Formats: sequence, C-alpha cells, structure tokens
Amino acid sequence: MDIAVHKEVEFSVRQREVLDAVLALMVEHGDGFSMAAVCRRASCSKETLYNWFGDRDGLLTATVQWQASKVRMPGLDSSAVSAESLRQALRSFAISWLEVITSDVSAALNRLAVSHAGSGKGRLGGIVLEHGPLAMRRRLSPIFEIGENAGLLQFDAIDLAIRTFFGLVVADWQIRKMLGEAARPSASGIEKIARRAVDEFLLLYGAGELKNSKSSKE
Amino acid sequence: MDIAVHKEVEFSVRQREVLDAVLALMVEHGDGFSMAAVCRRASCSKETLYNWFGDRDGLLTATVQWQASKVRMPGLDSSAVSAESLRQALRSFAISWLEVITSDVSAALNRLAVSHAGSGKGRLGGIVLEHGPLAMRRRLSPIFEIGENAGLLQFDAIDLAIRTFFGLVVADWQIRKMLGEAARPSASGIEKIARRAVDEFLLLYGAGELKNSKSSKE
DNA sequence: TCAGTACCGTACCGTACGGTACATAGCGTC
DNA sequence: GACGCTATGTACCGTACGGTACGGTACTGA
Repeated sequence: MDIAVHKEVEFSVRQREVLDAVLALMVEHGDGFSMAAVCRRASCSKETLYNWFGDRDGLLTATVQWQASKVRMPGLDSSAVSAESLRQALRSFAISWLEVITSDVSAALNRLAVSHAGSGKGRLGGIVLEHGPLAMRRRLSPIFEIGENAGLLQFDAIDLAIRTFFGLVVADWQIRKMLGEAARPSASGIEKIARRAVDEFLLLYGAGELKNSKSSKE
Repeated sequence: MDIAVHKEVEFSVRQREVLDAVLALMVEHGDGFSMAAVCRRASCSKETLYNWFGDRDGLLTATVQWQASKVRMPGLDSSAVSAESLRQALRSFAISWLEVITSDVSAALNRLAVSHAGSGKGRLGGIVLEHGPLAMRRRLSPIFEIGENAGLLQFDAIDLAIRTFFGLVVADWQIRKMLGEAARPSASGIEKIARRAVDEFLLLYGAGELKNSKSSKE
C-alpha cells in the first residue's frame, strides 16, 4: 500500500505564491479557470508558468502536492498509552480529518481530482486518493495497533476497523460538501460530531475499560 | 426537507435513447465530451439537441434526472414488522445503495455533479444531492420510525442515527470509487459489506431482541 | 561595463467547442 | 400531390483557451 511514490517536491517562495493563487482560483471557479487567469492573479507571466510546470496538468499536479504537503495529522505516543490518551488521539484525529474535508480548499481539490479521474486525464485522482483516504488509513494503522497491543481495542481485521472508523467520522459530510451544500459545521459542531463518532466506534471496537465507557466531558 | 421540486419529467423513447448515449459518454469521458460527440453517438442532429434540451447544461440536467428516475429503493411493510424483517430491510437497503454508488454510471454522474457544484455552473450539484444522500435519508426515515415504534430500534435523534447508518454502509467506498480506484466489490462482497454494516449499526442502535444478536446466515 | 539569467507582459496562433442557420428527407394528413 | 412537422446532416460563426514567441526589465557576478 505504500508503493506509491511520495515524491517530495520543493517549491521556491515565488512558486508557492503562484500555487496558492491557483488554490484560490480553484476554490472560486473549480476547474474553470484559465492559465491567463492564474497569471493575472499571481502577477506572473505565462512563460514562467510553462517553464516551471510544463503544462496545465503539471500546474494542477504541483498545486495538489503543495496543498497535500501542508496537511499534518496528529499521532500517538506509543510509550505511555492509556484509555484516555487513546480516546483523545482518536478524537483529535477525527477532528482534524473533519476540518480538512469540510474546508473549501479540500473540497475544491477533491472536486478537481474527482473530475479528472473521470476524464482519465492524469494522475490527479491517484494523488488525492493517496493523500486522502489512503493516507488516513496509513496514519491510523499504527494508532490502532498500539491500541490493540495495549488491550484497549479489539478487532478481527484492522482494515475493516479502520474503514468503520472512517465511515463513522466522515459519514455523509464529505459528499455533501463536495456536492455544494454550503453549510460547514462550526468548530464546536465538528467536535461534537467527532466525539460521537469516536464513542460509537469504541462501543464497537473498544476493549477493557474503553468499552461502554462514555466519553468524559473533559 | 421535501421542499425541493421533484419535477417529474417525461421523455420520449427517442429522447431516452439520446440520454442513454450521454450517460455512456459520461462514463467514458467524464465531462469532456462535446455536443457533436453526443450527436455522433446518438445519430441525431445538433439542432434537435438544442431544440429538446436548450443548451448543454439542459442536456446534462435531463440526463441526471433520467438516470435518477431509474433508481428505485426497497421499502418496508409497516404492518408486519419483525426483528428479522427489519434487519432484512436494512440489509437490502444497504446492498442497493452500495450497488448504486459503486456503479460506473453513478460515479460518472457524481463526478459531473461535483465538478459543476465547484464551478457554480448550475443546479446539477443540487439535483444529485437531492437524489443521493438526501433521498437516502428520506427513504430511510420511515423505516427507522417503524423500527422505533416496534421497539426494535432506539435512538436519541433519528437524523444522527441515519447519518451513522450512512457512514457505516458507504464508508470510504464512494469517495474511492469517485477518485478512480478501479476495483468494485463483487456482488457477494457487497453483501458481506452490507451485512457487516447492518450488524454494526444494530449493535449501536438495536433494541430488544435485535441488540447484540448476530445476523443469521439466512 | 557587459554577458547571462530569470522573470514579466503581451501579442499571437491553432484549435476545439458551443451554438445557429439552412438545406434535405421521412412521414402522416387532408 | 401539396402541406406541415420533425428530425438529420452539415456548414458556419464567434469565442475562449492552451501553448508559444518575443521584446523589455531587473538582478547577479565577473
């Protein structure tokens, strides 16, 4: 699952400015912006654009990678894991994830990737898949294993448990956001959603003291 | 929630042929097909196309509605509901839903709607949202209420329960499909997924004899 | 001072596409 | 057989966009 190339691309300051301009345009117009519009927005010339990124697809790819490189996810310290720290880790993971997928930038990126995957035009779909659902699985895996080894989680197959976690957290938020339903839950709303999702998840897969223990109000 | 207009549109046989051609093109090329391509595929003239559907957006809208009108979902007879019949209803609902969202046609449609929602171009996003997640909620609602009245289900808020059901069933299948991950679960695979999702759901929201009762192998 | 480099701004080219106009053909009706 | 109706096929127009070319400018380093 980790065979995909994680080419770490470095961009200059100026290039990052350009890519941020592209991100802004994506949020505003989806795929419907021209290279000329990028130049206007970023105050750069077309030639520079083509020198740096090759063609339009290259520019979009770079933009996706640039955005992906910004996203970081919380981890879990394996040395001192307790019922509460595990619950907290899952919860903040869920919060981060919900914040990402309901953000305008992420929605725009996902829209772009999805439509490119449909046109079979490039690797954008693969890249976003790699940095989206698959990255979530990769990052969640060690946390789950730590939990299992500590006797706090119990599952037959880690893949299925992770998928369940994904489903409980994301539910229909992502697809509704992508389909243009404007409202994004507030910060406290997201926290509530995450809390509930984690509680439900632990009802299903918690073990020992985590099972059936309601979340603390902290 | 039911305020949206369900304009039942009738199409002639010939028009349906054209719309099916559009569907096929969508599956193959996403949004990247021309009106001329539609004409070639359907052996009709541009003028006819524009007479019938107004413009490109109208054609796409009609196509989405035509496809949506094809999808039907299983219901539940409220008179004789038992633990087993409710479980079965949920299960076949889950199976139908999974079959729909992992189909190529649905993926193509969702891609289109999603990218149009991003460009703010039309009502496609709203239409698909209406016939997708929101339709699922609408159709699931009465089933849940029947279950609650029969003492088979127990939830604090029906909306949240439905969202949980959605999450457990759909999980990451839809987004991965939309992002171009080719593999679609087999029929028996889908059944397994549905069975597991319903089991998990009933662990969380089942009451009485449904709670903690593992699913029968039927 | 001058060459080299990196970038900006803009004009330009080819093409593809949405949409329109028109000429033509099948077909039912009187 | 003349008519309206509907649909096909094709030729055409305007435009928008991807991509290229080129002149001009600022900076760097010898």
